[in-house]
Amino acid sequence: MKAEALQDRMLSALMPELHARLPENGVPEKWQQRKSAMMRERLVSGAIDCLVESGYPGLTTAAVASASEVSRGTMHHHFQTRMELVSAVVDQVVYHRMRTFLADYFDAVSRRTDEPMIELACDAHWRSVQTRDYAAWLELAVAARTDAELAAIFEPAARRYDAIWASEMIEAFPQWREDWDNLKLAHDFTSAMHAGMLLHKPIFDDTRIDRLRRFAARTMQKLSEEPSSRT
Amino acid sequence: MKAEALQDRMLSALMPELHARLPENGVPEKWQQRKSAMMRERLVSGAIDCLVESGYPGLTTAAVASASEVSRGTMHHHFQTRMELVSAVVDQVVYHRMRTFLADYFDAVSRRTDEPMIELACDAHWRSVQTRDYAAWLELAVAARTDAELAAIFEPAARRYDAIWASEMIEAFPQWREDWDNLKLAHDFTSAMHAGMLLHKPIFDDTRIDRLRRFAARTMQKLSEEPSSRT
DNA sequence: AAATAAACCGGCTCAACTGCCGGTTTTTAT
DNA sequence: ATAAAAACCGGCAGTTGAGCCGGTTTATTT
Repeated sequence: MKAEALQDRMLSALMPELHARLPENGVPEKWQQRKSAMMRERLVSGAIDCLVESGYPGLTTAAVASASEVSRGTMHHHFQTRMELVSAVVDQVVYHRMRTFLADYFDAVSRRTDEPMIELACDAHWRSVQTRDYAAWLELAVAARTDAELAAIFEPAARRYDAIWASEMIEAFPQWREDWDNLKLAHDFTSAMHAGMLLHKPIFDDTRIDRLRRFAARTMQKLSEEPSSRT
Repeated sequence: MKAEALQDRMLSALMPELHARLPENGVPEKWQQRKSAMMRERLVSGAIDCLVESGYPGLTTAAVASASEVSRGTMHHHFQTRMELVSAVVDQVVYHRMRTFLADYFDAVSRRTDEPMIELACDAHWRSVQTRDYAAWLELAVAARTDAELAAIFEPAARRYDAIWASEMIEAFPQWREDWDNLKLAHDFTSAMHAGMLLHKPIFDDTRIDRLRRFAARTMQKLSEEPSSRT
């Protein structure tokens, strides 16, 4: 399967409505609709800025309006309540996280075919974890632990993200085809490991982080060579 | 070295003032001083409850007073500003996290000498990550990412916690004595891995978490057998 | 071109939070 | 016993956030 087709399939399975009305695909019907969509996007982007800059408690209506350079009235017109905005932010963050990771990974694969694919995947994942989108994801994930209303929005989206990986990643990593369980384990391992590393980054210095990263990648390399040990 | 002495040394190095005035050690001078200390402890405990229950943004003066069943005036008498309380919470969380982990680990070691020590340590660490104190630690760590004032309090404490481990853990794991670098790597690995697993716990089901936990423990077991490979 | 609808704007109310204060009660010192 | 100090209490002002509203401007329909 072509990489582009796979990306498209995964993204549209993840967020059908969001994926459908993308600038490249969505037909630009009337101007008011385009204008409205642009403004919503602008507000969501401003909201993600607030999230990354000031955390979930800093995602206030006033701050978002200011960051987006939009009046509070306009903002209220597009998102009646703060939670509506948060919901749009969750969708955007989840969607964009997968989109950028896939693009980055397939780009790396297409350019460097000498390195083992597992190494490329680990590197790409570690890069993806250091993006603005993942910072926003982390804020949402932690806030959702103690905010039931947010959890009701975030967790289904996060589970969908996870489910898409579980069902589709065999396409992206064909060499693991005989080792289905280990591939899933590797994915879970890398997700957890890199998330934990990001959390410890302000405490650990770069040398330690780098050593950990290499150790994690090496561990995954070994796992891929192992003959499907039932664990 | 005896386990009790090691624990005492690590805890007093971590938080000298807090460790000194513990109920078992601190001389109960005058009643007002004891009363004051008890009230402070009660308020800090209530604050940690708020933190675990409602996250860092839920750690408000009103909520803490209510959770501690104390009037707001009394609270203000002991902690003039919210940040003073937060500072006490950070100290308590950092101190208590190490205290409970050490107690749990040495208790496990003293009772079951048949299992490999590395297994016991991994299990104890995974348990420690699921405590109320670690939940509070996680909230603080994430909030500190976007709150400079909190970071100025939390990060030095977290670094001190980390430094104590780096300098003292060889006493707790004598069998790694020849493998200093790998022991440090193992500690960093387990910290990051379990933190990431906790973050993913609301998304991953118990089976996956358990598989990851076993894989991580097995990886550490192998690392301890490996002849100090420079990484 | 008139009417309808949708995008935009800033001011308003209500609630919550922080920090402060005057005053009361309990403990300690002399 | 009496004065000083420390623990306790609830109410106040100032600030900030969420949500709502009337009104203006811009696009669309007929």
